[in-house]
Amino acid sequence: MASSKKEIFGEEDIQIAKIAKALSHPARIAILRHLAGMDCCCFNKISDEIPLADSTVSQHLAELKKAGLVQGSIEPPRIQYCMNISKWEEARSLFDGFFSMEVKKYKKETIRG
Amino acid sequence: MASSKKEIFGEEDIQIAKIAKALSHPARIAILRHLAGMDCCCFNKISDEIPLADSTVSQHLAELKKAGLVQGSIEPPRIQYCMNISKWEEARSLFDGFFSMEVKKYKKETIRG
DNA sequence: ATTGTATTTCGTGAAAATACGAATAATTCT
DNA sequence: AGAATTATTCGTATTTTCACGAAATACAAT
Repeated sequence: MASSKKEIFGEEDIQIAKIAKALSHPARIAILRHLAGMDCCCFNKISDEIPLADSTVSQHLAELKKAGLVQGSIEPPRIQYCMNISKWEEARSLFDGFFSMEVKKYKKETIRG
Repeated sequence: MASSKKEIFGEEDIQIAKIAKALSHPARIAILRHLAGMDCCCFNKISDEIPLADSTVSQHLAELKKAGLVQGSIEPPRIQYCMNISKWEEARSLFDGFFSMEVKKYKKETIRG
């Protein structure tokens, strides 16, 4: 085997993968949709929309925060969550770029699964 | 706790999450980029670009096939891989839609991580 | 001060992802 | 036929994800 591996992954690819991971669970997609429509939203309201235990929803929110897509405010009396808009736009831009890369068409016909 | 959970996740959210999962590893992003630029490409060439063991690359390819983004041809003498263009466009369209949802701006200032 | 409400953290368990090398199958070359 | 090449599958180990309920924390209301 002509083993001439490249050393590491590109920084942009790592970023895309990171965002993709944050989006890789339907509950997290649902949370983002909900937050997007709400300006700001307390945990309670989010949790009611998601068919999972509160503690699990909390974990998913933590994932989204880890990826930077969501922020939690300290506005009393409730903790409020909202989208991190700049990060959201950064993510959109990353995926926009990725999905608009030129894809060469194959000519072969015999394709299997 | 006012437990009025919705039953399930939306079909579209499930699809987005599924694609996102396929994209959630930098090796798989790198593989897709490589395939996009190559029209068609044997395993060998892909594997040389990815800093992981052959068997691991094979696994990542299997993930991409599972998500439908990649196909393997049976063109001798080598097995050739290429992007599934229709699926790729479907994915782009899904993400396009998702990322262009309207996001209400929050007014609160006091935000924590 | 006690109760209630809201949210997170902790502990746990089960399942899936990631990675590797060895073994295997299939094909090509000698 | 036998050897080399190509790619996948298998077996295994480690880590991470996902989910839950119970416990902990923090704050508001009584």
